[in-house]
Amino acid sequence: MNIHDLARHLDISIGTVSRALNGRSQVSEKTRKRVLAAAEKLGYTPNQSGRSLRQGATGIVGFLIATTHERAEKGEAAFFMSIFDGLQAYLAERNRDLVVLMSSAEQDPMAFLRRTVERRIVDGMIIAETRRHDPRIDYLVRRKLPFVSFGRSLSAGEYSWLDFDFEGVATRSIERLYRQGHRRIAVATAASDINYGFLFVDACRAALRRHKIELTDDLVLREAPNEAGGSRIGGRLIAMADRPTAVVLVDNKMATGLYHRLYEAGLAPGRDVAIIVLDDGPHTQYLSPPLTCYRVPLREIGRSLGEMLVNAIDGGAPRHVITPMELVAGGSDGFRVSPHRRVAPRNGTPPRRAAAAAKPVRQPRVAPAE
Amino acid sequence: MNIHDLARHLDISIGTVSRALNGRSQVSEKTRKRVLAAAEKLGYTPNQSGRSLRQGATGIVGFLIATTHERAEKGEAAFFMSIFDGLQAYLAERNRDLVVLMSSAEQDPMAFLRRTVERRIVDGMIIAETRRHDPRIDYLVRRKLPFVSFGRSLSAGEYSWLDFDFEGVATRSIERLYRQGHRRIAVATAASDINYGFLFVDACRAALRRHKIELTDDLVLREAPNEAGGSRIGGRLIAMADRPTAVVLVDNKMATGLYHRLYEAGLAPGRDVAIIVLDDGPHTQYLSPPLTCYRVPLREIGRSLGEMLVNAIDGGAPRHVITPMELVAGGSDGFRVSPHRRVAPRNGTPPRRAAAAAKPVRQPRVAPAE
DNA sequence: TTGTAAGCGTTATCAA
DNA sequence: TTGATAACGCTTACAA
Repeated sequence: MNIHDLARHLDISIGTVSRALNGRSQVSEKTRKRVLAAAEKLGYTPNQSGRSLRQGATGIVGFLIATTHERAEKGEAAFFMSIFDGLQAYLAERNRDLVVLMSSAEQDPMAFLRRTVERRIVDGMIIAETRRHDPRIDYLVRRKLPFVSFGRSLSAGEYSWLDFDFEGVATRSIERLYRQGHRRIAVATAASDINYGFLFVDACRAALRRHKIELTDDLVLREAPNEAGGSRIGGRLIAMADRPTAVVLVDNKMATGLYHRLYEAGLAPGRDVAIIVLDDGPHTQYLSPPLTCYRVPLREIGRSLGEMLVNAIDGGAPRHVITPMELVAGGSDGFRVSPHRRVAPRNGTPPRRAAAAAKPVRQPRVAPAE
Repeated sequence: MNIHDLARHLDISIGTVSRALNGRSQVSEKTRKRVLAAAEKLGYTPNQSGRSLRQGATGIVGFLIATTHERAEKGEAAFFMSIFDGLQAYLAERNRDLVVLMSSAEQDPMAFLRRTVERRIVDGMIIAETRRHDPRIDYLVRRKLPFVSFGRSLSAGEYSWLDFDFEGVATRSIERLYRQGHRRIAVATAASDINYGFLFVDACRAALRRHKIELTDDLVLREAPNEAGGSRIGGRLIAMADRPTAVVLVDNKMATGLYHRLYEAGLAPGRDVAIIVLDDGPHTQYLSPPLTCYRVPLREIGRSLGEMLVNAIDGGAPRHVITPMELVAGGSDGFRVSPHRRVAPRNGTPPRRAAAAAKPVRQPRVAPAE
């Protein structure tokens, strides 16, 4: 069933059928109705390849992410899901389609990007997991394919990006911890070239400096932004001679591993170590204690990305957007630390005195066995 | 840059260029080398629309999933990520591309499917989250589009599907719990029309019946397969007069909520309630105690889905595959229950005697505050 | 081994 | 308002 079949069936020309179907004005209302009805009845939908070929555009936009074969690293997916939902909803309003392009761990990401761009499968693209210096950005700028980067980059060029409010979140988190008396604060970030890892640390460093606290290198913990990485962070904190009383994490999945590791060592989040996390996840309120974190408006981010990309495709000027984030106060921070004494003992045993000063933890307390 | 430009640049015909690029045999090695080099240098890649139009196929396969706007329901994503990775790797070997098609919560899923199928964007499709009676299957069978369903369905027709080994998992789980002395066992499943919810309960029922235990309706708990649903399951278990000593969950995300709810009530997973879960997730080994669950070979599932789909596209006969699953013994089950007495007291307070009989729980024990 | 040209399904231009 | 036709970029049958 193609446009010729439909035209023959209606005994009119394919030109008229096309015009009727595409809402062109130069067609009588009567004919349009007839065409639409017949198309519906016979199940005709224009072939995308024919359309794209003729129009020089596909009406499809791509969202590029890398799958990974490390099972531990795949948690990002849940995060993207809501973004896709908002993005998809927006694009549907604008009669565009979304395809998610997954570059597998086994193939060269740049080769994958080049292939999809050059074959003209999409009219524009959103890229995520932006790197400090991102060759994808350099390439897309050079090829002049409209795109939006979810995450800033140091790569030069005129392009739109949307990013988290690292400055805001870092400032509020550090202020909050400072008010609670914390003076020795660690920052846990992603051990990769992903840009947010650096932005986050820089923002925390600046916020601490306002209180005359220097974020020394030993307090910057770089691990994979997932459960296993969080566990390792726990191990590193525990092993520190002068253990920080608070830690700010860049990724909510890290919290799961960190909690686990701390409990294993007999330490309680929110009592022995204060924890604040930059983003939230489906499980954050089911941790014990619930996590103090920031709600990320993922659906809205999806919509914004869509708007920005359509703007770019339509030739608009680049835009830069910083998304606001809302604090969700949980029980993982908030205990009072006396700022005037060192909290951790010299030999690495748990800080009993600090613990004594803590407010009660209402969490995983197993009912005594009789 | 199109094939004409490239041909002109090389001063040969477009036919020869095309043949050289597509590895056709009737072209001299010398010309081929020259063409390939020029294409590389000038950055030429064939336009996909032109190709698809001519060949009647796109070389692209789609994976259809529904995004959802309920943030609580989006956990499936992490699960799909590894599947995509395996699938993508396989398809790359076969020179096919994968696009993930997201139907947003706001649009009619069937309309979305019809549109993508009829526009001929993909040569074949994988669908997931299969429903008991699935209109997508009926449609795809009718349209004769090659597809594979990830999950069986009652919908009729000749099609390939791949599914979990519910019988195997249910049997092994029930046997294991029975050996541990459990006699009153609940089953928590998804409260939706997704088919696996039914298959899983049926398989558990059959396994229990072999021990002359009837799975009564009050022991089948249907909730959303996510953290919130798991929490509600916890609430329902706690409220039961004759509380089950064990529960089998269909989804690992439920465990997070269930653990949380049990701890809140002063009950410990693996000591007061035995828990076994059908699948695993990135967090399952970071729960306290680690979850007894089944490892799902997601990457292999992705590859299998790819093989099955390519087979379907090539006109092969439908295949049905059941994936084996490997038990990961954690600490969430395994305490001994004396089978000859009722474990739960009448008034709903925690089963102290059962707890006393339990082996020690090595989990969230908070270090005493001095 | 290479060149020529038809045709895939569509939309847009031009003429009627 | 409609019809005829060219053109989008490509692959392939056929001719040279």
